[in-house]
Amino acid sequence: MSRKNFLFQKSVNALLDILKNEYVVGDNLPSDLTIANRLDVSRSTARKTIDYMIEQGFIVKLGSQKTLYAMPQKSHYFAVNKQSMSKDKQVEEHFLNLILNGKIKPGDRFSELELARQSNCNTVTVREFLIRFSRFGLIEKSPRSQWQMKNFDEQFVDELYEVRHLFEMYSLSSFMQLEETKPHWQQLEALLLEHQEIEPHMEERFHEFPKLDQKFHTLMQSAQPNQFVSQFYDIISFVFHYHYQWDRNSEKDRNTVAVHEHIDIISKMLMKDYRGATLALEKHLNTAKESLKNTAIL
Amino acid sequence: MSRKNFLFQKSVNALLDILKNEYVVGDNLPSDLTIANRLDVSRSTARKTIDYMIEQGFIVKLGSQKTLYAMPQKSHYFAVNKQSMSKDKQVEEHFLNLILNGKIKPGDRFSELELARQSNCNTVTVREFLIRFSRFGLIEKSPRSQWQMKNFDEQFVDELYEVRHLFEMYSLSSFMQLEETKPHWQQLEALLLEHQEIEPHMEERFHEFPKLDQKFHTLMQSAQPNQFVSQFYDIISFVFHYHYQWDRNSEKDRNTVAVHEHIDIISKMLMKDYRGATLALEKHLNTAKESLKNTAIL
DNA sequence: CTTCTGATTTTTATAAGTAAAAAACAATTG
DNA sequence: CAATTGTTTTTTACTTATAAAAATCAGAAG
Repeated sequence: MSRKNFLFQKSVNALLDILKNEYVVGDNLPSDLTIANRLDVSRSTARKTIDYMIEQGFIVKLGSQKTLYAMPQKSHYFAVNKQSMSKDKQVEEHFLNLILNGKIKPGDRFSELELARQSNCNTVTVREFLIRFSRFGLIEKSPRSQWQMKNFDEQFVDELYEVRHLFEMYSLSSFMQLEETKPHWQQLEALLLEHQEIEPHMEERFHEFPKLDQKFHTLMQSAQPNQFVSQFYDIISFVFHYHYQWDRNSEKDRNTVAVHEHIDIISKMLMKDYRGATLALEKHLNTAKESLKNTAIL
Repeated sequence: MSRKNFLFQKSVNALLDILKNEYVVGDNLPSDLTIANRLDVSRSTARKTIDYMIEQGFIVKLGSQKTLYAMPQKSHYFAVNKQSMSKDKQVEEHFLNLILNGKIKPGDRFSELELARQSNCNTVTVREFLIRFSRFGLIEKSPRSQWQMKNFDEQFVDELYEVRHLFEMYSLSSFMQLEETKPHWQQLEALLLEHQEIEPHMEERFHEFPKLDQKFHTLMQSAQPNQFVSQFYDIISFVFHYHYQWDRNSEKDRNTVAVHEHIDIISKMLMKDYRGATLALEKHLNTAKESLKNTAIL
């Protein structure tokens, strides 16, 4: 953003919105700091946007008193296009696209320079993104050599699921210990209904499942929030999302089975059948693991 | 390294070593590729070192045949000093030093630029290091603002220990299921001896404990290796190391207690007393957690 | 003396450029 | 023709430079 002052432009647009919605011509405007906080930028940037407004004639200044002089129109907004993303986001989008579309497959090597060229930015930005992304454990590099997509092998899946198993079981246990009065139980009940609602219509609505899945696991974790567990879930989610791109065909079947399994787990939980819920969860995790393994390019 | 051709220099030194130890004057040398592989560098670099040797007169070339012409002496080696570290390592050393010496405390903000100046390198290198380091969850930054050392609060410790507890208990369970014939049991026995050996002399030998601790946890994990678990242990180790710098006084006491607890756990494990070992481990983890909390700057 | 403003300094995000190293290519030799 | 060499191209690791944004500072105004 720094070379192209997008933050400034966004601020201008945001300020125009605020002026339009909350002030009328003749009103005095609040202090720089107030505006800066409102726009969620530094005072320097807020100041620059105000100066710009003055230049454009929307605001006049008498001493240090800022007054709204004219109402801005649509045409005064800066156009916000795709390029307004930070370079970082641009790289991210490009890279995820590549791997989600199978352009980069497990075992493949790729260079920073090439990515930089493709995503129209410089190597530093690319490299910084890749370093950040490497926390997912899907790519790695050794000094002076290119990055490599790690092999997505059986062992990787096993280890991933080992930890997932531990965490999910722990979440379940924490959840089951919640007092009856906690709102979690109502949320769980509501979630059951949502599942039951789409269950008979999976033929058409199977693509709604991922959202439910997300909800379910978030709810489970909410019983005992833990930043390390959440972090790990980011990895799981990504690996799933990443991996199933190659196997769109079986998606409907997979989701249908999963909905049933979720219903099973949640029902048992609501009946306070800890043992039953554990077994159902165990089964669910195994299904997921096996299906991942079957899809995997091993 | 790139500006100062350290890899080249290291290669020269390595090749000199090889020549001295494995060849005599008059010997023909193997192919570029063979040498490159041996030096663990690309052929280009290997080639450059060979060319340098020719320039220096140690090697002569007839057509494409390389022959050792003179034996190198000590004085021909490149001096390898501290600056031979990659910039990256230099930043790492500097930064860890800062936080381990309490120069940067929880909650503190710090700038990339300052670190760059202090560690005598540029902001890009610093930033890349910080991004990599941020996986430990101890620092964070939001766009356009400085980095911040996260608060090391009770919740952080609790969450850390929650996961640690899960992992350790799982490791224990995996270990206990190992067949009697596995070498792990002998290693465990040996480890018990090591503990018992220093136990009566903790007054002087308390500083030997961290190594034992490391060994113990590595051994436990070896029963069921898992990259995610190992990764998490890196965090734990670092947090410990980091944190206890501020409380050197109680180190002896802490370690003395810990040695006893380890002995307790290992003994129970060797007796195949799973229940007893679990309880002992539970106690050990609690001690550690409490001691961390007491030290913590909350 | 707190809040605000205007001016100044620092820092971040990004670009452009480059020596060193790696990789790819093409010619050659055994 | 497989392995090796000499040559060329590409990439990485790093430096320097700078517009944009943030942070700081010193007065001014309430």
